[in-house]
Amino acid sequence: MANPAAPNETPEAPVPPWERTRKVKATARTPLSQEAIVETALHILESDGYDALSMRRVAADLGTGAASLYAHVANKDELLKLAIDRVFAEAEIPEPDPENWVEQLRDAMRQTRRILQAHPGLARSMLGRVPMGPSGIRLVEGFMGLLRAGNLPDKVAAWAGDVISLYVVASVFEDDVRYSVHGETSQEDVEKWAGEMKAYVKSLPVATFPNLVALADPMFETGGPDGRFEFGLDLMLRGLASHAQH
Amino acid sequence: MANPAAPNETPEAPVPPWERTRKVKATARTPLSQEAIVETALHILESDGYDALSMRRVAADLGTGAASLYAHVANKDELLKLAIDRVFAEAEIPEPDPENWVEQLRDAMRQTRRILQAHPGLARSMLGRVPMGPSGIRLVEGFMGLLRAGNLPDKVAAWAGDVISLYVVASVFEDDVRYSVHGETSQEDVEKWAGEMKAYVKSLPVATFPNLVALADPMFETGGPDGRFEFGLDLMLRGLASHAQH
DNA sequence: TCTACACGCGAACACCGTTCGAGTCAAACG
DNA sequence: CGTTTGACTCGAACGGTGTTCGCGTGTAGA
Repeated sequence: MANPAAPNETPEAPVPPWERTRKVKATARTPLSQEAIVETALHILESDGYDALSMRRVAADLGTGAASLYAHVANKDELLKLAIDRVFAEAEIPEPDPENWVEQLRDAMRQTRRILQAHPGLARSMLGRVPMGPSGIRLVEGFMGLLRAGNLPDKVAAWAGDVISLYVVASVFEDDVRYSVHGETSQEDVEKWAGEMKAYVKSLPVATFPNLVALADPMFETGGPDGRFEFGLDLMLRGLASHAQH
Repeated sequence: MANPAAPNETPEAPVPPWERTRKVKATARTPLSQEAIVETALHILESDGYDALSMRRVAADLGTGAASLYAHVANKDELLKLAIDRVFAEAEIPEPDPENWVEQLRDAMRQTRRILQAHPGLARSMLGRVPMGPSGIRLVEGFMGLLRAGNLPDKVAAWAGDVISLYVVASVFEDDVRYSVHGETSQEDVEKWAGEMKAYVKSLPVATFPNLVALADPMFETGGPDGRFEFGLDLMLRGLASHAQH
């Protein structure tokens, strides 16, 4: 079982730089590696949510102690950064089509949302941090490509990517927190909660809250799990389109 | 800010013996109340940020133990809710003017942003929670009034309030996190950080990141502390205006 | 003056992220 | 084929967190 692939006779020649860094890690039977740690963290996020993710929990799932993780990961923050970049590797941004850039951008944002939703809680650690890992930067490059296909002023294109991404992340964040706070809610629970809220708002004194009472029905129409997100996204894309140079 | 409670630094001399025997004095001072607790929490947020806010710290600043707070406040979450509602009491939404509703809405959102910024960290606990306290609901009523003045479809008005608020809160949240992570940054530090990022992006291989390299300059143009926020807000308001009925 | 009860609050519980340092074990060297 | 070496492991501990328990005290009402 002692790695048979190792060249045992060659004196010094084959020592490529990328092998050099891995050389030490290859020695151990690798019960622990950065990749395994990130994978475990993602699995915990997926199954038990953000609050369940602790260094101790990750270590326990790997059958070790928390201290062992720190040999492969600087701290929890870095672990989260790695996890974020890990999931963004799945993103696929199409070649920009100038005829269709708005819909392409819409789909790209939907895709980003779905990726984040698959691991609720990741959005929580994304806000305020620029995703600068290899996958993150590739994704941003993709966004910028789509935006540049829209014949927008440079500043509009550059800032729009930032601002729309913020909306997407915040949207997932909000949903995740709502789920966490309100228990393991299915779409059915959401409808029920919305019903209660609507009843409360309708019970408000009309004299002091005329507009809330008037809009109670549409306000608590859930519009399905994506309705509100799509509406906000559309709002920004409409605004963006109005910047397109004739 | 007339805070009746003394900070834990004990600026006052120790209680003299003749005062100590007068037990009447002790009752008159009402050392603990929900209002005082919320006030203290806001003061901590304002001066030391979100991470400094703990139940023990609030209690210490009030010269007592953490357990005592739970007689007036259910838990930290409720304390934060109360604090949010407390600051929103300052908000003043004007009478809707159908000629000018977009600018009124813009100002209302700017005002909301300024209020949240005054207590960085509050935004962090707002996401995912509907502000249903007396002040919060008054604010939402104000938003809805402005939106209804815009002659928008009911559903658009109702959802837009939600979605634009989300953007405002997320925007403050993001700034706050960036400040926290990156140290006590002044606007000058922000410019410096942006400069470093720009240099990095410009150093990327043009072949694989053509759009990032092309947009590096506008992307890291900070546009002052409000530039990006105003841009995103404008994006949503433009989109909203496009929904106005003929 | 005496009693009853609400409330202050020290101590404790179960967590958290992170650090320290002794122990281990495979690889490299002589 | 020892011996040394040093990266990796991980129990224990540190200083924090939110929250609960229950004793004791001080104040209000009788």
